[in-house]
Parts: sequence; C-alpha cells; structure tokens
Amino acid sequence: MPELPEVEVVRTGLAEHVLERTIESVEVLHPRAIRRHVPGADDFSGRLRGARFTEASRRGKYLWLATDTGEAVLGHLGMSGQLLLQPEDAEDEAHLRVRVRFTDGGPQLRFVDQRTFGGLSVEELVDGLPAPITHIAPDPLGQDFAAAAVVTAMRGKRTELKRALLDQSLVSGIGNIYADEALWRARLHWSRPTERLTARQVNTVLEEVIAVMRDALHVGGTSFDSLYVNVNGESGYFERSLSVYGREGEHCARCTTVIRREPFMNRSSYFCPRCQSRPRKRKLG
DNA sequence: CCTGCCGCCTGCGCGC
DNA sequence: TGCGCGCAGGCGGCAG
Repeated sequence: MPELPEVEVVRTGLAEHVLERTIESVEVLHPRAIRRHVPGADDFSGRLRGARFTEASRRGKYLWLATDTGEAVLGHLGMSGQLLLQPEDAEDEAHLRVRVRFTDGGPQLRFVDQRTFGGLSVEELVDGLPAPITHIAPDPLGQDFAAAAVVTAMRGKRTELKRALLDQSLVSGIGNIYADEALWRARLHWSRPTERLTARQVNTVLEEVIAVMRDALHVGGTSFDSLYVNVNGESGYFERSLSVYGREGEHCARCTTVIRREPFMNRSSYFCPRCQSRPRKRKLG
C-alpha cells in the first residue's frame, strides 16, 4: 500500500498494537525481504531479539519502529507489502516474509509481500532518522515540511512536473495515484516543464497534494484490492473518491470531457485533456 | 553534477 | 481452456 496516506494508516496501526511490547523472536522466511540489511538474516533477528518497540514513525513512504536499544526497524512496503497483526494460530500467508513474535504471546507482527519490492532492515538512527533515508525529503503532512523551499527546488529542476512530484528527494510520499489526483485538482498537465512554472502554480499543486492526501487519510487510504490494507487487513475507501486515476474513458467531474490515459515511465498518467491542457512546444532560445 | 531509464518480482485480467 | 502480453500503487543504481 504504497503512498503516504496508506503508509500512515499502517503507522497508526503499528503505534496502537506493537509499542511497549518486547520481541521474543524474529523469523526471516525470505532473504530478499531483508536484502537491505547487509549483515544478513541472523544479524537482523539477533539485533531485535529482546528489544522493545518504543515509537512508530514515518517519513514519506518509509516507516520505522524505534527500539529501546537505540536502533530502528526500517520498512518500505514497495508495491505490495503489508504489515499485519495476526494471532499465533492464524495460518501463514502465501507471501509471508518475516514474522515477529512477542514475549506477551499476543498477536504476531507479519511482513507479507507478494512482489518483494518492499523490505525491512535494522538501522542506526541519525538525528532521529534511519541512516539510509536521510536523502528522503520531508513529506507534505509532516511538521518539517517547508513548501516555499520545495517550490524553489522544483522550479530549479529541468524536468516534467509529475517527475518532480515523484522525486522523493524533493518532496516525499507522493506516488502515481496522488500525483495524478493533485495535478487534476491543480489543473496542470503532468508534462509541464518545471522550469517554466510559476511559483504560484507549484504552490497550488503542493496544496492540492496535501488536500487529496488528507481526504484519503480520513477514509483509510486507497485500496484497489486486498493487497492494500491496514494492520487488521481492512481496506480503505478512497478508491471511490478518485477523480482521474484509473478512470480512463470516464467523464471529468468538472467539465465532462473524457479522461485520458497516457504512458508515463512504464506506467500511466491519467488526466483531463480539457482541464489540464498539454504544454505547447516552445522554440529553443 | 543532473536526468532518465532499467531491473528487480509475482499475479491478474484481457484478447486471441 | 490455455497462453502470452500488458499492466500494477516503488525504488536504487547506473549510464549518458
């Protein structure tokens, strides 16, 4: 469940269910799930055994659980990852990758990931951030988000607007869905060159990113299928509120023009060709 | 330095 | 019915 609102739903669930619990054992069932943990599975399990989770945090699409040993389990859900709380006797999921048992004998924490693009690792905290994600920019729902600085940085890039929105080192947490939704709300075409946008236009699209993510968060995030669920396996309801994403051939809610899909970075961009007019080619010089 | 493209994985739905 | 293909919400690494 990869974009910010879905990851935040998971973080909230973890905060409710795993804090102040002590780890009895950690079982790695698929080595690829901990490939970012360089010292390997035994080290991963060994570092966590006996530790207690103290805090559940998130930046963009990364989340981490700090422990009383001063380290943290860093997680990314990739395209298909789930963190679930399951009773001891619940059958193993088909794509169960990592299992955490607690000394209290309560529900296990399970990392389930069909495509294994996601993963877990144990990391040192550097100024409160796991070391591998210091390059990830603050996300739009965070306290430390500075819109003016992001506007300046984006306008300094020579790329297309949607590429900039997906660039996690500029602003984090945005993925394909919320990029398309924010662009539609801001009435901007995905391929607008960033260096020709006004500060006001970039500000608008960032404000719409915040608005659409807040809306999604209020209904538990976006779920297209059973892969995208909270820690209790429940789906969010934002899918029904999407204005353009996945709606090729349907009518724009603002102007009734037919929504289009275009190939973009080996996936898709959805947009209203009338509300979001394509940038004109401009002569060089 | 910057930008853009590729590979990593599995499963599902569609058209033939 | 079966098969091949395109598609899927992401990222790091690397080439140019």
